[in-house]
Amino acid sequence: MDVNLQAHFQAAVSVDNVIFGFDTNGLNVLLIYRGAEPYRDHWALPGDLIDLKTDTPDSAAVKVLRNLTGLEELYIDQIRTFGRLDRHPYGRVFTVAYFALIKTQDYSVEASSWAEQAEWFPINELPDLPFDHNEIFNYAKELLKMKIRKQPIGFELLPKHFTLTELQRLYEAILEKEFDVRNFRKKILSMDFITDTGLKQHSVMHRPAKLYKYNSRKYAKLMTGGYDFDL
Amino acid sequence: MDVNLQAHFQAAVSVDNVIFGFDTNGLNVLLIYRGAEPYRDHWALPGDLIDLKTDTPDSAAVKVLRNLTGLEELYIDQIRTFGRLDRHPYGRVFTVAYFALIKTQDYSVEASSWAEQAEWFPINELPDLPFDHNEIFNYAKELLKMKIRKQPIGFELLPKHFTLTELQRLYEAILEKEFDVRNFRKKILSMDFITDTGLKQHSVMHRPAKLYKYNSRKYAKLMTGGYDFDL
DNA sequence: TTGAATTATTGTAATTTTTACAATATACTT
DNA sequence: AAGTATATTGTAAAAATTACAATAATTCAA
Repeated sequence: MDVNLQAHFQAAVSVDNVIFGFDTNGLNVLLIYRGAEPYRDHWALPGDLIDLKTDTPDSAAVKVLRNLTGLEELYIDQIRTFGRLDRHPYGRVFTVAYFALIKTQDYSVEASSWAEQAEWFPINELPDLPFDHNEIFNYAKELLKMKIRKQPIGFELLPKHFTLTELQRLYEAILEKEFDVRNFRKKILSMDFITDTGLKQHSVMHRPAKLYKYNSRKYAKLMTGGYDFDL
Repeated sequence: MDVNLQAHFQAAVSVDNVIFGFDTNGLNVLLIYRGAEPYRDHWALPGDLIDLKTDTPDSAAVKVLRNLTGLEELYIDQIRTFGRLDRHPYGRVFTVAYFALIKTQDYSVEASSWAEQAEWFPINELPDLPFDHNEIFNYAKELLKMKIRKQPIGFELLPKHFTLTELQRLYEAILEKEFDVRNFRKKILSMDFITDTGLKQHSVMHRPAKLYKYNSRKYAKLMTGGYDFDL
């Protein structure tokens, strides 16, 4: 390898995940408390340098996520790459940002080797983040807004069985606007990929709501016919 | 820097541009004939390694584009990053793909130092491309379809003054479907950010068409009101 | 058992948007 | 003046969206 080429092979590449979760308090993001330099003892997006011998950006992002949640079946998608010259104190590090959605109820988040703590933060109460993580987070939030209107990804944030009210609250939290109850239900049900499970809530001190589930097969079938999801 | 870190700082990062142009033959992509290894004497997407001392992915992509076209005011946007282990024969090279739209009529494309030739290829007649450029191109094509329906980017591909028929042909070429003449015009004009220049075609052997222009100010004003462009 | 509290569920009329469809207009050419 | 070629325009039917409020089902407390 000539000297000219060598000057190029001196970059590192990392992944950073913006992991969204939803509960009765609204939309949250998972942050870790960094146990290692740089920015030790700061809350940051969970991320790691890519192992150049073994990993692609995608596989590295999945690993980070698996370390934190223990689960593999997650919705994850690339956001974009950030590469400001001075974004990392140790040298030239490009970072490929990812965006993940998890069902908060289904499993608990655990700290890992490089994360002393892991904690959910409401999206409007984030601490100031190191590197360019504020920028990455803001970009991810906009992307989530865009995506949720065009793809049925909301279900990734809800438990398997959910009420229509929960679904509406989710859409309202993400899109930061309110929907009319009747029109929202009409539209969602007319799309025909949510099915009634026949079950109901119980032990609630009001009329119990029906429980629905998302039917990805029906959605896939619709999509092959050029259907255009749009809320 | 400890040895553990050193293992990470051995990657290179490149940019690759998918540059779309439109003319009477339809939609085209700009390819270069590589004058240097690897893949010397192959047609490929124009791209280059990022200079780690001076460039971000965005600035590197603009440079590549400027070298080829001589122009700066171009529509350019990041697509995503590709990082297969074996995508580059010289080592671990991640590439950040970009997507650009240019007005073919406005200037001519010139070969540059690292590109012996530069040429437009109709999107359905591309040669087989090296690296993972086939994958990148296909991804870009899908993205263009998505974007054109949601943002008024079509105008970036047309001359300043254009006819409604030209605009319709552009949408039809990208979306690979046909529109009804009356409904297309009704919809486009109702959006109210295309204005009649008062000019007409001339020297055509049929009824001359009115020339319109895109009004980005009106579009911007609409957008602040939460307007939803959708064709 | 009854009523109070709380949230879930449902329909309809008015408006707007989308769709399907074909006749006439304007310039140039011969 | 007639022929050629593309540009331009309207309307009725259907579908989708919007605005709006009364009734239903469960738990809890009296």
